[in-house]
Amino acid sequence: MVRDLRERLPGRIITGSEISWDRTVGYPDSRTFVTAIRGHKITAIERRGKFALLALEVGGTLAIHRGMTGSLLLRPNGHPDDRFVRARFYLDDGSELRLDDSRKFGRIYLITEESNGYNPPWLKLGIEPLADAFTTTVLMESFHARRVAIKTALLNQRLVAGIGNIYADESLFGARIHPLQPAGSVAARKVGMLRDAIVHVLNRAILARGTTFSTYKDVDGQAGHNQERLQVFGRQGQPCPRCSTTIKKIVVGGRGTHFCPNCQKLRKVVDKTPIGTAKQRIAADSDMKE
DNA sequence: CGGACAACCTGGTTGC
DNA sequence: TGCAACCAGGTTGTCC
Repeated sequence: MVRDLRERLPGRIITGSEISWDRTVGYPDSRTFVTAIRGHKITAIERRGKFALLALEVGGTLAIHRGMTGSLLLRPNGHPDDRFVRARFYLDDGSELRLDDSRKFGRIYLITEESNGYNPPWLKLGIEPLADAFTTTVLMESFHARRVAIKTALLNQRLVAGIGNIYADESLFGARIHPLQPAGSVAARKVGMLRDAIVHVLNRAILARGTTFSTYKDVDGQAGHNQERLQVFGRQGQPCPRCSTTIKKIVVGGRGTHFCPNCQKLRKVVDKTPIGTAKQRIAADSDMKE
C-alpha cells in the first residue's frame, strides 16, 4: 500500500477533509484535525509497522493505521463513493484519499509542532523486519528469557513491527516452530530460520500485492492474491502442503492460530526437565525464576 | 511477567 | 426464511 501511495501521493496538496466517525481520529480531536490538515502538501510516504506515515512539507506527519478492516483508497475525481468511509481527504488534483473501514478500528493521527507532549503510537514500535538491522541476533535478543508463546511474541509490535496474525502463522510454519513454544526457549538455529521465514513471507506477500483473506484492498480497490499462497492460515482441516498432516486451528493469545502439528512440534526447553509430558514441561518452565 | 478476558465496532457466515 | 450466535487481518487495558 505504501509503495503504491509513494508513486502517486508526493506533491499533492490536501485541500480539505471530512471525518464521518469522530473516533477515527486518534489525535488530535477530529475538529482540530480537520482545521489543521487543510492546505498541507504531502512530500513523502514512509512506513513504520502497520502505520503509513505521510510527511508534510511543513514538517508534520499524517499517520494512518487501517486496523482490521480498513482500506486506504485513492479514488479519482468523480469515482462513486465507498460504503464505509470514515475519513476522506480531498486532493488538489480532484482525487480523494479515503479510509474505508467497516469495523471502525482504523485510526489517523496528525502530528505537528503543536503536538509536543503527545507520544504517537508508532514511536514505541520494535524493529522493522524488512530492514538490514533485522538480524537473527536482534530477534534472539527480543525473545530472550520470555516465556510467552512465540506466536504472541511475534504479534507484539514492540518487539518486531508489522507482523499480523496471518504472517505470524505463516512465518512459524516456514520455520517449523510450534506457535505455543515459549519465545525464549527457541534454539538459535530456529530463530535464524524464523528470521528468514518472516522476511520471505512478508516479501512474498508484498509481491503478491497483499493478502485479501477478507477485506483487504489496495489503493485502487483491487484485491491482492497472496491468500492463494497461504500455507496454513485459514486452512484448518486441510492437508499440510509439506507433509499432508491435517492442519489444526487453536487459540493462542486470543487469536486464531493455524499450524501443522507434525511439522511444528512443541520442543522441550533446552537445558532441563528432559522427561515429562508437554504439560509438565510447561509447568516446570513457568516455575523457573530469572 | 504473563494469561485470560473485555472493550472498541460492524458485517458476513453459520447453525438451528 | 429468520434470527441468534459466532467469528473476524488489531490494539489496549484490567484483573488475577
